[in-house]
Amino acid sequence: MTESTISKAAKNAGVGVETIRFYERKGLIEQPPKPIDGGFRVYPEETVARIRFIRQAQEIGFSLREIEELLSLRADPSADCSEVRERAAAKLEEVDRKMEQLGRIRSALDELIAACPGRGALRACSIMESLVAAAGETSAHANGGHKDNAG
Amino acid sequence: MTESTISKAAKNAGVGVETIRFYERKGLIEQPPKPIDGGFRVYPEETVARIRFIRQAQEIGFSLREIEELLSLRADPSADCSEVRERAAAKLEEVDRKMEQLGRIRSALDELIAACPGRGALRACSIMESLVAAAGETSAHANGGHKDNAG
DNA sequence: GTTGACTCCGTACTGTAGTACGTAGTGCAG
DNA sequence: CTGCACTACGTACTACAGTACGGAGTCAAC
Repeated sequence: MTESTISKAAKNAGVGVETIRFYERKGLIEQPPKPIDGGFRVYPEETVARIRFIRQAQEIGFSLREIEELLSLRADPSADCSEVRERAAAKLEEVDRKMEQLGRIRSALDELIAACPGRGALRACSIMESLVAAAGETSAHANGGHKDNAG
Repeated sequence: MTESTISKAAKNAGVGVETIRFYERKGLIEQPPKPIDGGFRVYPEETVARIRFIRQAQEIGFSLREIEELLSLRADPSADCSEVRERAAAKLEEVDRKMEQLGRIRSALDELIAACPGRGALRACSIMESLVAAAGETSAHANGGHKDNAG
């Protein structure tokens, strides 16, 4: 069985025991019932997966409140779910905005790495300059001035 | 001139005045010097751009400490910058991990929206189910069982 | 030359997301 | 049946990221 005590579940999800309890209190995950015949609560694999999702969603900048919103999205095939669809679409837009910014930072890092000696000699020396360079790299390409900011 | 007082800078960057001061204390942005002839500090457009970057980096899950690391990456074309390159490469990997997770959530949201009545009838009713469906949508495609979880 | 909006600066407070701790209960090994 | 590790649960504490506040200074208008 893929069921475990809280410490095993925590280990499998990559969090601490206290974090699981915290998520239970917040209502992000369901607290398994205490077995009627006594003993310890038993955590299903489903809950572990949910915790992993929570952590990964956090890594990309969603707060627990937003993650709760994500997790509460349910498309009931037998009901009108225009509201669910709307909320999902809104989240989708948010995700796309994040992707764009992530892409910009990615380009800037690429640019920065390329600016190191022994490789293409570009004008960007910092992330902020690289962002500009990456943004305008399709249009502007000739730039003689190299900002020399002593710090 | 694209220089302004702190409240104008705050407005342009989309943050509060107190946030700017907080970033100054943290060393994330430079505090402009007090004019020698008295008066208020003057904030250049550069700083405003930097604050915007900070906010956007935060939105995709970077902490202020990590953002400081990003901002401190400088490729000095006249020096050995293998260390800078290493750090940039590490950040790049982080960014790519974020992108993957963002992509997974994106697919799941797509799936969820498609599961609404009037559109393709899929099996996924929640984000967690959609994640599985999106992950395995290249291989598995025939699934009769529809989990009916009463809530 | 006073009023009002804004700056400057330090300190205090708030919300989020855990993390630690103390006490009592449980389960298994020896 | 006695340790010992682990569970359960409540409360307290912490780090991070602001946000609010109070008092003194400054600028521009009236």
